[in-house]
Amino acid sequence: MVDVAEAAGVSRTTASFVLNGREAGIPAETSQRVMRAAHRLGYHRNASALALATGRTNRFGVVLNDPERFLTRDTYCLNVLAGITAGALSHDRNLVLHSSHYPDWKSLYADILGGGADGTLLVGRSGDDELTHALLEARYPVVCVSYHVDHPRCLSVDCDNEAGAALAVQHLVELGHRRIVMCSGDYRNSWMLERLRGAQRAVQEAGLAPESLVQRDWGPGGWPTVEGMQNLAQFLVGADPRPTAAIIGDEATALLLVEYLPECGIQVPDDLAVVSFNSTEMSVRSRPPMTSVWQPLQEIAAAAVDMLVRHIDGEEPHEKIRRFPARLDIRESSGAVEQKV
Amino acid sequence: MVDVAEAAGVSRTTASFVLNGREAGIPAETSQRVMRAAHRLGYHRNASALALATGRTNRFGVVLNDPERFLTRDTYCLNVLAGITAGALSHDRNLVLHSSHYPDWKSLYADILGGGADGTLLVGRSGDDELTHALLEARYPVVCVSYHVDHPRCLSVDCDNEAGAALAVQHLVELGHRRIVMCSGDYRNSWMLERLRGAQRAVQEAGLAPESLVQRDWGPGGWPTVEGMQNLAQFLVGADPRPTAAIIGDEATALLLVEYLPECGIQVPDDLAVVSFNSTEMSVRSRPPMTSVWQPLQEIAAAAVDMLVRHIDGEEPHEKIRRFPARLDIRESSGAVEQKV
DNA sequence: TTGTATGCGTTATCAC
DNA sequence: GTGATAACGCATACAA
Repeated sequence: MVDVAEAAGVSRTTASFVLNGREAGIPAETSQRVMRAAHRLGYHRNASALALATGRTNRFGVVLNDPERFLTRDTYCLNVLAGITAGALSHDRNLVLHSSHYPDWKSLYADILGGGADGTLLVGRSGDDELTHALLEARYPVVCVSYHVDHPRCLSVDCDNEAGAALAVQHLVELGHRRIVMCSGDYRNSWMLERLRGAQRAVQEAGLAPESLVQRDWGPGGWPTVEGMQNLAQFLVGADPRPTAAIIGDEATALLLVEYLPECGIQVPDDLAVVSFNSTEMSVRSRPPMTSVWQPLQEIAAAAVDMLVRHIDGEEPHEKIRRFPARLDIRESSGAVEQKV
Repeated sequence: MVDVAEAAGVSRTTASFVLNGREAGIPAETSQRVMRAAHRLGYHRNASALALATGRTNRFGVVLNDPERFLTRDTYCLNVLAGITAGALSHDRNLVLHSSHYPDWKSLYADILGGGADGTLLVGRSGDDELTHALLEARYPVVCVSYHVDHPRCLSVDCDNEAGAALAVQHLVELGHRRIVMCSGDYRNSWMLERLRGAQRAVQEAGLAPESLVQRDWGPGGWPTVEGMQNLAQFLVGADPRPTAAIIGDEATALLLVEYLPECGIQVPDDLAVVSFNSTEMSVRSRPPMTSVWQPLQEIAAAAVDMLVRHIDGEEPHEKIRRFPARLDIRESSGAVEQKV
């Protein structure tokens, strides 16, 4: 910048003012000269120096969860990322994407704190996530996407999981199902618990016995895995009475299940109606197309960016957790039980 | 850091040495004291200050192309991103993801130059991309992924598009096809031209007339669009003689085409064999599953990171363009023409 | 209106 | 071995 100032024959301050658009009280002629010099010299402000001087980087971080899924198939991440990049641009911020492959949360923690961002978006982590708690304790600006943790400073954005699960159950009950298995896993995760609550409420409101809802988890870890999916299939094969419907919280796993079940002699939707969550491209392209609880992922992500930016700016949040409505996309995998009956 | 130094009762320099692991010639006792003080005070080095002092941010940027596709469906981006994040972590670098939604390339250009990264990965842009050329002209460190431009300083990583297209043609010719339509679009794009060359070579080597390869483009813009896809379908309906096979460079568009063609009375693969590129999850889940030219996207992306890091470090590259082999994944969409004949 | 001086947190070059 | 001191590039309060 000093070169620009020299070339334009002014002081650094003047150049700084012009370059920042604070041209109040600066002759248009001078301003022009500075601008031309800057352009001629190919000047671009040094982000690090600016960050050091102002204390703000105009960048925020993003931590995407679940490396394995992120690697290949899940369009959940893509949708969230699309919403985040759009939000970043609208706030004129850059985005630091942290790899999901860190060996442990502490190295990620150190990277975030020293990573040169003003705050970070945490996506889809678990309710007892140590990283989230540590960041919150350090008073580092954070917003949780698609989950929340039990901490007084926790800000988050999510869909209305409870209502979404209730929609799924209502749909299945209307189709005549009286025994629904729900694979939720680890109830330390906020969304899993919320979905369970929603399903239980819907069962109750339908006047059914609580036993109509069969709870299963994914096995060790509480996260959906191929083994967990296969275990579920085996359970279904041997179950007596066998559930006639299943609610699978994870879209990718639901897809695998629907492809795997025929090998076990279970047809979808004839023998088992399946409802998943997220309703992204994966559900549309599933065979058969999958009934799924849709949530506005891009809106959620963009809202999270808004919330984070406000938080960074020191604004008091209107609400600790912002909810977006869910919707049921009915497709073939939930079937028409009436025909069967 | 000055606080840490004070708390430990040493000078800034000593603290800096300890914190950077350059503990040569520093008493273990002093070192311990510094480390403990740092931990107690929750010290984390300021990335901006470090960047300003060293002239390196340890960050590199990524520009993903094609916002619309990125938004929703294409797993190409996911795979590339997975490779990049893995590469970033292995080099202990952070990654700045630039939104794909910039209003124009100049604002992106300014953002990259001022964005506080040491270099940037450009993914899948076109051969006459102004951004690439501008960055190259400014001597800003850049590596192109999945394309390259005609510039003496251009470094890039791509698959062997020519061989890949040749594989596709050979496969189709072996199945008996003698009239193959290839939808490539804008030949300013390196990979499109390479694929055309490969296809032409394979046609020639098979002893067929050049006319056996029918060239079509996607219409205005040269990029695959829904309209372009529908135009292609209409062309196929009216063509006489009608091609019996098609090579579609874009996986997502191939998917749409395969779903759309039956509405036009064309069955895949019976009336038309279809081969696409990339062979990601999309091709696997297509109906029918799609024969596709696979490329090691994650390896390519990781190699691009390597190349960029070396470039940033000032190393002379061994090769200006690094190629990875392609492979043909044969699935149902290319069909078994023998049965038809 | 424009120039001067100082600080941001760290590294690096020196003396001590 | 350790401690001052000068950059790094920019913003800003203050003086002129």
